[in-house]
Amino acid sequence: MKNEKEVFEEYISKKNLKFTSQRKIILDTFLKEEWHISTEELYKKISQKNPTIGIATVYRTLKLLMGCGLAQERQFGDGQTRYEHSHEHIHHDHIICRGCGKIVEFKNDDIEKLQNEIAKKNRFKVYAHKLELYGLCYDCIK
Amino acid sequence: MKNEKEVFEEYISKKNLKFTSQRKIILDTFLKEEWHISTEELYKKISQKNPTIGIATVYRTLKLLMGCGLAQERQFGDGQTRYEHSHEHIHHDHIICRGCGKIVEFKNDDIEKLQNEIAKKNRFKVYAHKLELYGLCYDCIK
DNA sequence: GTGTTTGCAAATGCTTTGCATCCCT
DNA sequence: AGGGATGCAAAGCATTTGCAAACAC
Repeated sequence: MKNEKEVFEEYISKKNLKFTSQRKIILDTFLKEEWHISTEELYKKISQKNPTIGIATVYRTLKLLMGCGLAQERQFGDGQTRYEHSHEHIHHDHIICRGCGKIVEFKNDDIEKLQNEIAKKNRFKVYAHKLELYGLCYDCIK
Repeated sequence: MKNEKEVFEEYISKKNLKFTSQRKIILDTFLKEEWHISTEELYKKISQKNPTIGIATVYRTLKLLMGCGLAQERQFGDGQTRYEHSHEHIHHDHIICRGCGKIVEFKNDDIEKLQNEIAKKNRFKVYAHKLELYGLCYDCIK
């Protein structure tokens, strides 16, 4: 299976785009992140080592990463779009605590099977999904 | 079971807020809507009959409606927050076509049961959820 | 009467875009 | 060489906020 960099390079060349040093740095930094990251946060991390890269480039590159399936958008209701990388990663969903904002990840194969059935029933071909549970964690109930 | 207006009035008085004519109009217009509506769209509908109501009031009132559980936020990735009313309505989820933007609603009890199990396992009390499937509808695959 | 709400406009915050310059290929 | 990419600043949106006047209770 192709690794993330290869996936990106293939996508880039197929679209006659260019594999610039900025895109490489953004991809690398993004892949190091093991958690949902906002554009702003990613930009700050990148700035520490590469202060010349502009946030517009980060925005633009994240769009590309979504285009080739390496990144997925999430919105948890704080007004910022967050991204997580999806290639070769086990897909997971989220439980979000409305009390303290804690986010727990989970995965459930049965739900995914049911989703595919539903898609078939509605004559859709489904490529991605988003499942979020909102509530209160044990600590916040107390 | 209390109707929507009663739920809202109770919430309003419990918080020592006021049941103004604007809030009544916004609630009524919102409840008439049988589909996810954005603040902008709701504002436009309201403006037709009540041109003096400002969009800020619509924003503020929708926040209140969320607070008492009458409205639920959804984001389908078009940069606008959309709302649907939830009281006494059967909860449903969405399949979204990335081709034409079509949104189909569905409901599946088995998935909801699984969600509750997951919540319990993670020691969460879940009050709401959001499930969205993204893909292509039959027409767009062709 | 008094504290809340409203409409307006200005402000905010995230994201996108125009443009001259720069850099892959 | 040449078309895409970059950084910057400006522009664009959706949403929020400050404030004086208006209103509900």
